[in-house]
Amino acid sequence: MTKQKNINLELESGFRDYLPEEMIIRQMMCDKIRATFERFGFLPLDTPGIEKEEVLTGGDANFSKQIFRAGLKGGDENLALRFDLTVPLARVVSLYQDKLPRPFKRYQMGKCWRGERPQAGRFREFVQFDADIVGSARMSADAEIVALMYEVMIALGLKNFQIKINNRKILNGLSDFIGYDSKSNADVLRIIDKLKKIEWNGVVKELKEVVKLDESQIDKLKQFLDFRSLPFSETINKISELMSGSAVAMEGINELIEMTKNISALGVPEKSWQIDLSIARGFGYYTGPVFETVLTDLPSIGSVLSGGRYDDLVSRFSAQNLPAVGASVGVDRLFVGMEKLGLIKKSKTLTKAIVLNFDKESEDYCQKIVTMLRKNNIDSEIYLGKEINLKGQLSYALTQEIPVVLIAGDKEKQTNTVQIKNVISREQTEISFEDVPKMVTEILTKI
RNA sequence: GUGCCUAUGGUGUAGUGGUAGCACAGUUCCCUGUGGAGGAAUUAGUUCGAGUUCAAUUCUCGAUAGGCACCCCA
Repeated sequence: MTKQKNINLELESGFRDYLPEEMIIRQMMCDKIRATFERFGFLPLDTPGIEKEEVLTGGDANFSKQIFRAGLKGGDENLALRFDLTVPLARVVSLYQDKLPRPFKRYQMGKCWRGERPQAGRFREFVQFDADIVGSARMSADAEIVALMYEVMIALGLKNFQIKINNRKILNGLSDFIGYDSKSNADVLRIIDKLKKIEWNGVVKELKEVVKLDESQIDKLKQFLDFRSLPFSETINKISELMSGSAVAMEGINELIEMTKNISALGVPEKSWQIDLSIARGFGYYTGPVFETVLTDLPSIGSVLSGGRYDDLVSRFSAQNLPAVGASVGVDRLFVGMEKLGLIKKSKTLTKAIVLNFDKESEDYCQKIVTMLRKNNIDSEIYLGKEINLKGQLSYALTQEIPVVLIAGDKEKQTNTVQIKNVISREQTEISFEDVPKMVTEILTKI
């Protein structure tokens, strides 16, 4: 038989397969995230992976460089793969204004695609898990998102994390405070946002090179950023004083005060969040509060759960301007982080019990056993491989780490019994056919 | 878009200017009842192209692909 060698089975760069061992954990994570989102009253939504390119870019040619085009040859050439779930949400709320509640709280999980060069922790296809509130300008909505972020982290079993909060309006006030052209704002924010990565010296260098700030301007910025590690009320006092000349900054400060009051009432402990004046977020659409979550034991991987307020996005599609705030879980990054921290216990299987069968005559008896287990909601399988002796079948069960092994051959069939084996304690007992679900459950509760 | 690194069976790797080795996976056979299997046989590989050389998987150059970092990240 000749083998087909002309087809390359390697995946394209930036794409990956998730094998069962990994998928079991990922799915458990997603279940927990979804349950938390629903507990906060968010509703599920799904949208196509492919959208019209002009919907995704909003007509701005700058955005199209990272977009995966998906059009058919000779037609529909304007189609492209979505790069996030927020833009499709903006489309949906604009399109179904009469059908959706206001405010609309929705969650959505889905794959997104970006045509960038992949590198560590960055893929060209990745999963986003978003929760957003559209149609509420109240700071309590922002606080709700932060509380949600906190509860998601808790639900995932994480304790050592910190939610960092800032407000874009404060940063937008920097041009007034420091005295540079507000057109440079995007550059300045982007550079400040890199503070953790390139340190203060790197920030100074880039500010001089890119924005052409002089020493005194940089000193002023340093004055501002030095407040970022102070306790909350002190930070607020200091920057209120410092930025009192900027109306927009003061607005941001007031939002921050109101929002954080709400956060406490929503039960987010003070040790879990802090103001960080260097947080800007890359996304240009943020307009107010911005949030990032870092794992305190692994700050190097960056934010695993982040978001913010984007009050102008929906106006791209609709005459009415709907304020919105939301957050997005970086499932892939979170998974990598938890794995590095040893918080993930991989399991090879979901099967709780396996029925071995090495005897043609008693196969039907084995099938009845597995059927009974399944009817009792116990995830179970019957051995379907080629090994005919018990030793071989047992080693399959052990390799797969299935906790309960049931052995039933001719002897057992005659006497209507089953050998039940607790793989972990290595105990084996003979029980009657009817007791199988009960005894399996009993072993499972012990481990 | 820029720079650096890498390329050996399906997977992971070793090694060499002259015959490419190992592990896992696969296939076939053996093993009737208890611990992460065992025994026997077997399939399968130097990314592509050019150059240097008697001889290149090995050295050089190019292409391609992948990884990493930068840029960027709506």
